[in-house]
Amino acid sequence: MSNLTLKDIAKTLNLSITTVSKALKDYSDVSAKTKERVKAYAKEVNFTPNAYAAFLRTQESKIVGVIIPRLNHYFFSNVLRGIMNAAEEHNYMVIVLNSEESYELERKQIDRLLRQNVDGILMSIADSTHDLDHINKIIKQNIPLVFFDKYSKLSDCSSVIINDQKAAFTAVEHLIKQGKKNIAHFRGPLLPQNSIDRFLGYRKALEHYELPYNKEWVFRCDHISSDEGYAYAKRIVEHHPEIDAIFAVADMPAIGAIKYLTEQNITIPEQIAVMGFSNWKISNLITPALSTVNQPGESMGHKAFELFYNELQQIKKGKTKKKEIVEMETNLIVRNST
Amino acid sequence: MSNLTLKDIAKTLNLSITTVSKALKDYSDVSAKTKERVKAYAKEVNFTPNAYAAFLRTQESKIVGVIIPRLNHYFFSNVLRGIMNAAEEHNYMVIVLNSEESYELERKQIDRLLRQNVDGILMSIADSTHDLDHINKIIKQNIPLVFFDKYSKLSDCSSVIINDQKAAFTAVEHLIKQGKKNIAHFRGPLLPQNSIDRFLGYRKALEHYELPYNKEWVFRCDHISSDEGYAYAKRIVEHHPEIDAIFAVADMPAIGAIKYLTEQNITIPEQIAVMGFSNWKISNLITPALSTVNQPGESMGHKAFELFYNELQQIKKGKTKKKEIVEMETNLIVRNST
DNA sequence: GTTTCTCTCGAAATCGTTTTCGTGTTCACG
DNA sequence: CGTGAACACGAAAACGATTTCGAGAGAAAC
Repeated sequence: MSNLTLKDIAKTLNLSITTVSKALKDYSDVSAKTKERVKAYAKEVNFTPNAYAAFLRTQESKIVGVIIPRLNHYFFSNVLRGIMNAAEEHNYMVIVLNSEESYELERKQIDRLLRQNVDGILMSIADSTHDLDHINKIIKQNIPLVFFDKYSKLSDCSSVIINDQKAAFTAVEHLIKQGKKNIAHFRGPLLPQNSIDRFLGYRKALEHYELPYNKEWVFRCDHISSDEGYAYAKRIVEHHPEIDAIFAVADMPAIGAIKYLTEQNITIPEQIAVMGFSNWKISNLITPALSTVNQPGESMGHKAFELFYNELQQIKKGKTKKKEIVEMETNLIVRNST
Repeated sequence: MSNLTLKDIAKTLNLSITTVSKALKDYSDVSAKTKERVKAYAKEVNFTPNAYAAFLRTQESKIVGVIIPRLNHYFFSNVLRGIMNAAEEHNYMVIVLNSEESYELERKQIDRLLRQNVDGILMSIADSTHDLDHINKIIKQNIPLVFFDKYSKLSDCSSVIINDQKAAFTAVEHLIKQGKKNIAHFRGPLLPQNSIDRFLGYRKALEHYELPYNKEWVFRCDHISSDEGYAYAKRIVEHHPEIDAIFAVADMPAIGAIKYLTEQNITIPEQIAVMGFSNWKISNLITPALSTVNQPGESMGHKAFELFYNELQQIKKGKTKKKEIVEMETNLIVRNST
């Protein structure tokens, strides 16, 4: 039936609740014999302590909250998998919430997690987040907060990130080495750090190789969607015949561009080369396969959980938490689109 | 700082804990004036009751567990979104677990959810699940269980499903109406009901239109992956030149097939038409765009939560739960691959 | 024989909320 | 003036685990 309690076990074994509890937790003031007896019986009836009652005393929920901007993005679901695997290793549960890239929703989700007394929060900041009151609320309550992928330079938190600027530089460099001269950029929204950094990497590469930078060759993808990529590719073909390569902030816009170019029988990469970012599964399935930058989503998630866990241990020991920023390695994946 | 408690509020308002609690819950034996006073103050200090303490009395965790076979599948992440939206409407939290299509993991995840005292479980059965002891364990504990997408005919639970057989029939029928005569099928694994039903729909369509059925034209995709589709397309081209259409159990194998066929310069759909199933986002981004069957993931998730919630209300009233099977509408999406 | 340890074990308080069952006050009515 | 209901509020017992503090029994030391 329903779960047994310490009281039930104590009654059948003719012991006190205290002794049973202590036996299961290997307290030193319980005899070896009693420990054996209790543990054997507990295993027999498959006893598991009530998590809620335990929380009331220990104030540890053994739950972490995760806030993800978009659930159905391949990269984020990989991160999530990494988090879940790490959580399982430490006997933690994961509550997942979706901000849909919305600032209001993000605030709301954080409130819900705090209400649930999670032991920590792992999150990737929404594109539209423009102030940090809700973030600071977490920090003030002294519960560990770890950013992954999209972080804020303004708050003092551990983060698992990639070097977007460097990765973008390498990607554009690769286009240049293929002989491309006039490289357009599909940039992301204005606020997110990674969108800014990828744009900066693009500019630095142009600068470094003394290629022209043209404001009109930069197109903003606010929703990082394939539709935007499709529309901008059309605009490029119709109004900017000089452009011979596109570096996109993410795979989706790049794929949209490829779709349009293919429909127009424009050869890729000969006439226009296309480079994405993130290495979605889909990018290897289209024709031509998309060159892109690989981000190790699963290990980022795993690492993010580890950072949280370590920080929690520090806090329990009364030490001040020290922030830690982990930069994961990315690698260029060259396929047929460049 | 940390969250306030009823006790804190009672002290500052010179009331008892009881009265504060009752005022917040609109009990009739608290005067209107007091209610106002309590509610105003509670809002001012942003009081939220401790979920764990509440659970201890009410035995309601306000959490549902969701077990999904694969997190990074587009369809499932849509379902998840639907579940989360519905959960939010009823002030519920969602714990998401991943079975990775593994029977052992599925058992483990269920144990963890039961230990966490979730109010209900929503799940899609893993492909490799071959017995139902763990499922029956949930039912015995009398906590609501709802299946979505992949369900078991053997257990007496509410489910949100589609009519796979009918949908598959319609898809194959469409191929036939395009003039295709020798239609191959990429079927899914042996156990899952939906894989069986789609296969049966395929056979029924052939039968109905008096077309040949050939065992050798059925290829089993155990991992429902693009790689399998790629390999089978190759085998078809090399050994079965008579085949002029493929109906795949899911979009992924179909996309793999398209990739191979495109590489071989085989025209789609003229030489070989390809039909998928599920309507992944990606299916509209490849060239040629994939014809497929659309499953309304988000509303399936929403509905699944509603079924759980209704069942819970029934149980609270002491009524026996009645199972309910909801069949969602699918629709054929015709694109350029057929 | 008395004192002092060491070993085991339990009683009881605690976490914060919910809910049952009283208790005291006020007012209306006979 | 006494009785009853109607109204507002509180005391206290749960829920189940954790943990502090002691208490009893036996052994060792003087």
